Amino acid sequence: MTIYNPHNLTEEEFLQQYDPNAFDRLSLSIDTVIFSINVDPQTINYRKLDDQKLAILLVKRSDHPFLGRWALPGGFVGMQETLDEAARRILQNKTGLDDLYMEQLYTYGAPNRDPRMRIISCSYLSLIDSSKYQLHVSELVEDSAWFEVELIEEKGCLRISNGETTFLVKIEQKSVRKGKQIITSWQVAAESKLAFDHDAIILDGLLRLRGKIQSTDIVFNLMPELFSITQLQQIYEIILGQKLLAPAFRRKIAHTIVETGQYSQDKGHRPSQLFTYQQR
Amino acid sequence: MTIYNPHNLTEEEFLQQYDPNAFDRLSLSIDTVIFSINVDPQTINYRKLDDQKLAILLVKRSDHPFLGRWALPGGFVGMQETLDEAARRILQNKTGLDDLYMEQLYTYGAPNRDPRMRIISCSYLSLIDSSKYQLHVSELVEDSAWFEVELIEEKGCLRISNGETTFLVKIEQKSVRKGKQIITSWQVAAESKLAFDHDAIILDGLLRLRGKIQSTDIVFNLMPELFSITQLQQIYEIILGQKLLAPAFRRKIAHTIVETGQYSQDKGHRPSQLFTYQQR
DNA sequence: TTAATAGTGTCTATGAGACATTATTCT
DNA sequence: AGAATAATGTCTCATAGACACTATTAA
Repeated sequence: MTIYNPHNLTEEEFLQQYDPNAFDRLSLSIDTVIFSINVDPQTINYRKLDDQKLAILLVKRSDHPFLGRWALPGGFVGMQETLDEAARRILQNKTGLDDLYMEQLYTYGAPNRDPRMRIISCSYLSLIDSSKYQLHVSELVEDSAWFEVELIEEKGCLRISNGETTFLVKIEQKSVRKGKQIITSWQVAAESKLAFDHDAIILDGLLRLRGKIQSTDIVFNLMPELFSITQLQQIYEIILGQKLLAPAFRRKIAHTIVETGQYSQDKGHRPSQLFTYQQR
Repeated sequence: MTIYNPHNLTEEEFLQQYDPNAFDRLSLSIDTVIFSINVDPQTINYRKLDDQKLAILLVKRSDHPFLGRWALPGGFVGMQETLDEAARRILQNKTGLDDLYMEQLYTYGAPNRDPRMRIISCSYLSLIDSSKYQLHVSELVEDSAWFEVELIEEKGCLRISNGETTFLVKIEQKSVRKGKQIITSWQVAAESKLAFDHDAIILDGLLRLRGKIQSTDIVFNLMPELFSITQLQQIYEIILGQKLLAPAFRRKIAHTIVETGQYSQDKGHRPSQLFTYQQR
């Protein structure tokens, strides 16, 4: 059965005369917030536990706009790719790894977020096991580096630092009316020295991560194969931005991990048993 | 200080020679899942409680592609609008209301999801108080209608019906490896008679709503000013797809509502006290 | 022994699940 | 009285918070 539209065209005829340029067109990029856990080699002390930090991968822009500024790894979506495929390709390029945890985060589309033209950014959140990336990232020519990220609520500040360069992104709790409710959330309050609106994307990524580690198992994508419970607890504490009580923490995660019988070594204190993740 | 890129151009020079058509371009549309609560006027019985249903607003397509099929209300994003502004404009057009609850849902970008060209759909979730829309929607010329939505897990089916037309969207629980985890979620399993991939968007919207009513107050955007606790409980039950126990439910929501002293009337049973939402 | 961390025990308070009971209205 | 729903009481069980305590290693 052939269907005609109000201009008496069949679908085939319609598609033939359709002019893709009749409507405004724009570009679509993917930007990826890649989280990992870093240990500063300078602070390693065999008497103490490693000082773990949440880290993100940034790349230095080598062309206009924002030349020389740090940005999230990203790229344009190819015409034959799905969004997930584009995100996976970009991750593979930057980290050399292929089966990372990855989820779509949010889509940013302010008209002037890019000075070249209207570019929409579909952002992705990715998590990478700290024991794996070192091999790959350093091989890449591109100027990329891991930056520690910390949300300091008291100071209204998102601190992003790699030792050499530090960004202090001013943030504030904004209340927005949404229908009958007033919803309060952290927002970037002032322009920072990062490229584009990437400071806002990083903040949203961190908040998504914070929300999801409470209700899912995604932390284990940040962990090496073997880890101690205290190590895991510290990562929760970094991401949540608050201290947790050990017994309660143990009870909560007990069902997601299994004993290995192996123990940590070469530390100036009681060794801890190493566990591994096991999905329920 | 002027910065030069590898081709020795300043940012101003770079932007002047930048050809927006050098990269693939595409279009961006917004599609909105507008939820509300419907009561079928035919089943009203003064001895019984209203039979409430979760409903979404669909519009019948008046042109190719998918001419004559039902689709989510949507439209293209204007060049000077943010995504939120475009979503708000579309909502205002379809419902006549301006301050609805609205949040970005997910962005869909499969290369062939639209036969015209590459069109990315950024979807929004919106909630509308059932006592308000009736005034407006019927005034609109466009062929739009409220469809009941129900996720029937046992049958692996998403039922979307307005009495005349019923869509039975086949769904299945798919397990996907994401990094170290296997994540299982409902996915559309077979093509349905809805336009584009809108069946998948509706499913994702319903699942988002299901997740969010457990941890936030968004249900109240679906409620009229005054409601009984049982009425509220039934809406939770519809959205969650399971029965709840009344005493536990009361305890859970007690802190979000306040007594009004008013009571329901003209019913063939004990009247219920009417409550109203109060944000903590 | 001491520093540092690992790991356990247990009391209490809170909240969820389950079921039973009482209350109120209209026909 | 009987149908229908509203609203409360209460027992149990599971979990979360808080704190104290014991264990183990290397220097």
